[in-house]
Amino acid sequence: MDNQSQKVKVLIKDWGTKEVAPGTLVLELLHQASGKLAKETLAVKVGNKIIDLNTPINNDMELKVLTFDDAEGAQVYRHTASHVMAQAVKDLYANVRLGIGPSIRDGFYYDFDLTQAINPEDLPKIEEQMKKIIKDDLPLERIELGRGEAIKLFSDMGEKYKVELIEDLDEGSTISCYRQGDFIDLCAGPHLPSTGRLKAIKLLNLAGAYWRGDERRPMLQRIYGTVFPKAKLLEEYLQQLEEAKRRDHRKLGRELDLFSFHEEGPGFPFFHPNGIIIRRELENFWREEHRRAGYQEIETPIILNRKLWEQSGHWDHYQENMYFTKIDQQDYAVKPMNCPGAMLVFKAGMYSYRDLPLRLAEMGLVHRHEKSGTLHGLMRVRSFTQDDAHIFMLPEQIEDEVARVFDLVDKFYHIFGFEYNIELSTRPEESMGSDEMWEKATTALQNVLIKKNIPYTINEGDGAFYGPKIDFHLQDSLGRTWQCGTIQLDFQMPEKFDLNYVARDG
RNA sequence: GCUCACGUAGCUCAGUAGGCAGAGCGUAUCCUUGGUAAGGAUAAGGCAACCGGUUCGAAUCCGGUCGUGAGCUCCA
Repeated sequence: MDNQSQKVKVLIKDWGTKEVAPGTLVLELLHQASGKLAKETLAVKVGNKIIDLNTPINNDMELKVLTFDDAEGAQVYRHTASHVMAQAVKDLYANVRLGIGPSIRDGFYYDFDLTQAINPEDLPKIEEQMKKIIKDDLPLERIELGRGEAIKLFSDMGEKYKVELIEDLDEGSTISCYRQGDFIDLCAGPHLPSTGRLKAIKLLNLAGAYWRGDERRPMLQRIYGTVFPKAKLLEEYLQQLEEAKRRDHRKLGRELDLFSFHEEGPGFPFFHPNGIIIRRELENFWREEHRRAGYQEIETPIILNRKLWEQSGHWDHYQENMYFTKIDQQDYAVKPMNCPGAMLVFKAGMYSYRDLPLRLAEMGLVHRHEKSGTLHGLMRVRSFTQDDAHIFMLPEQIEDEVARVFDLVDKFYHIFGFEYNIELSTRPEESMGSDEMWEKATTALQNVLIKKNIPYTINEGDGAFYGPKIDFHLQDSLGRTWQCGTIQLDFQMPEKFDLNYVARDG
């Protein structure tokens, strides 16, 4: 009877119930349940929390096992690999300070601050050291500390970035660390029970990365890698990468003689006869779809007077990205956006509320000075023809129109088989207009997404200087994402350009 | 812009104790062959991205400029 009351009952989802003595570790429980289960499980999920396998069980609970096939399981697996890599780097180099080392889609990375530069030839060496650590099968131990203790621990180690991270956490919060061998790292966890669980590792490439992604802060050295529980899976993944390289549009563009780039114009694509054939077909399709969706086509000039750009706000807020020229002693700018031109088109006419919404579409050639390091084939250029449209509408038409634009964008991407995800970009630091306008515009966009039941993430502070936007991020063949289409809501341009229509009440 | 790597014929690349610049594919001409990126022969094509330095001598070492590639919070 006493025996009974000492046991705790654990329901393992999709497996059954197991009773064990209190204090039993999750891993032991799994062993008792099934060897296979113990071997494949990387962590378990209790409610919404994922916990380590070497957490003691003290109460009755329900848990779900996570294996490599679960996204969350793979994350745990790869996060542990990042710790092992950090340990290896610390073993091999002096004066290493750690940044962050999360798991990412298909792998992991870790950022290091060290005086010596890591070269591509060093990666195999680091890999070897990782394999040693894996072979040692070091257990990962979770240690919980108070905030003050944690700050002391990491400042004693000279880990200034970790200290900064801890300082950003709440005053009273408990800080967790993970230790394997003599390596200790600040980490929320969870982790694999021991390093020996890692199998097929591969360090892929290295790159610079600003601390916290902020170009005003120091640049750290980032190593990317991946890991799989089976060599075969790693092989497949590497093959897939090779396969994707063959589909790289830059390679296809050259081989099919579609377009080229030249030193004489970095970021300015040259389209060849074959490329133009494709382009014209796309344009024909574009025209047909836009006509059907109620758009009228316009075309506005590429070079316009400085006054226009001052009026639109580009002069103050977008100048760094613009190109300039002089005509007859006067300043002109090459357009980076089509909006001001479209405003002038609207202004040239006289419209009644009955004419709204007025949908003006344009294939506008724009030029923008993008940072040299961001250029990439046709995906990131300094001049491109934008499939652009400006819709002039009544306040009560906003949500319907935005939804229509959304559907049109989706239609195009869907036809060409693009996967995308949606971000809602909010007010940036460098911007104009009142809080109230921004609030109103952001809410309107958000409402459309909610009504259409579209999953999205918020990209704080990444809106245009004149308004918030819904961004479509497309995936390329290599799984990288690029912001392409955007739907922007702008209450300011019409005001700045003094655009009017005749309302119902005259 | 910043970090690291790279920059050799149209394309893919080889060429390290610094000593006269190479291959495959492609191109041109010719031959062979009735078949869907066929075979053979010959040829053209590079001021080694550019500028400067070290050296008797540099593609090869050093510096600068330009360009290309990977990446620059998928959060401890």
